[in-house]
Amino acid sequence: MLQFNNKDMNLLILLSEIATIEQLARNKLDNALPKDLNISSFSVLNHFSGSRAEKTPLQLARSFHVTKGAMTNTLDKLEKQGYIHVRPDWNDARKKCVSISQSGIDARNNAMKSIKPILDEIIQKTNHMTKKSLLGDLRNFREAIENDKV
Amino acid sequence: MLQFNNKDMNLLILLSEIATIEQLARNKLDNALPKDLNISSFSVLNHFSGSRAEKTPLQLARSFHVTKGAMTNTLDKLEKQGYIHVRPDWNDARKKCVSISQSGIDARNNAMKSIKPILDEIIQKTNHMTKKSLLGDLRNFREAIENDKV
DNA sequence: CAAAAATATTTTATCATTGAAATATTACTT
DNA sequence: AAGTAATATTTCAATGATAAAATATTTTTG
Repeated sequence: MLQFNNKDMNLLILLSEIATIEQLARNKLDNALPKDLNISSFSVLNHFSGSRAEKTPLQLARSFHVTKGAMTNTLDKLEKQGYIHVRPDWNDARKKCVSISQSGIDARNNAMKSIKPILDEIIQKTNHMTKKSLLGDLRNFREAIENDKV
Repeated sequence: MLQFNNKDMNLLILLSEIATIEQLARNKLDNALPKDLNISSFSVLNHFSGSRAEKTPLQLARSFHVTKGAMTNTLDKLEKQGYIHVRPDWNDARKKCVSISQSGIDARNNAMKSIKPILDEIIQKTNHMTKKSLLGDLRNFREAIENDKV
């Protein structure tokens, strides 16, 4: 009768579990972050805390798998807040170069402080799990999904 | 210098991996689904394919971890489409009882057919993974996050 | 070299979600 | 029984994302 096998159903369950976690984590972090930083903005700032190298808006949009329009929006806000520097690419007038400012670094560190209790609570509650293998599995999983046109 | 430890950073990376997968999967499925069904509507229909027992809007909102307003919106659309039945709870006039209709079941099965190629592609590409342990780990992880007030 | 295609960013309309307020009903308290 | 608190749903404004079109620039190509 049912034309769908167990593997399909289990995959849907897995995806819905992932969606649920994403929703819960997003809401928790969003509420804990300073009012002037939503998760999207924080993620961009945090991205630059790993490597301060300049990136174009398109590179950032692809890193975060959001549309170019969404990234324009996020970067506009961050620039108005003074948290990033945006300059033209002198070699290619179509492009811009984005980097983090000192006050962006400060804002990121401050935001990290405000979400630390949430992170630590999750860490404490999942201490028994081998999170290393979970991360590896999820990375493989993501790669299986994101294959096509980047 | 940095007041944040490795565990915090690794958890942020894990959460961002989950957010990325959610975004990719959502977009893929959204594009593959029939135009009259978005993921939220499909998820509700799919929920009833497991158990056709009636649920209240609030129960559904909690199952999917969305706000009551969002569920009102989704159920309104599904009802206008004829995919669900909504009736008052005769014992408690505050409540409603929601169940799936035959055409809802048909719509759900049809939607499943349209996303099956995507599911099968992911399954094929992740065949080597022990998805069973991944699902278990994710469930534990979700429970660690969703603890408080439901 | 001129025309066409590709690339990068912004703009626009639409949509689903959130949080909070509004409304209605039921349960509790004294 | 009356008044208060709790519960269930809906409404509303604001927000952030998407897809597609518009604009501008650079690269390819014939």
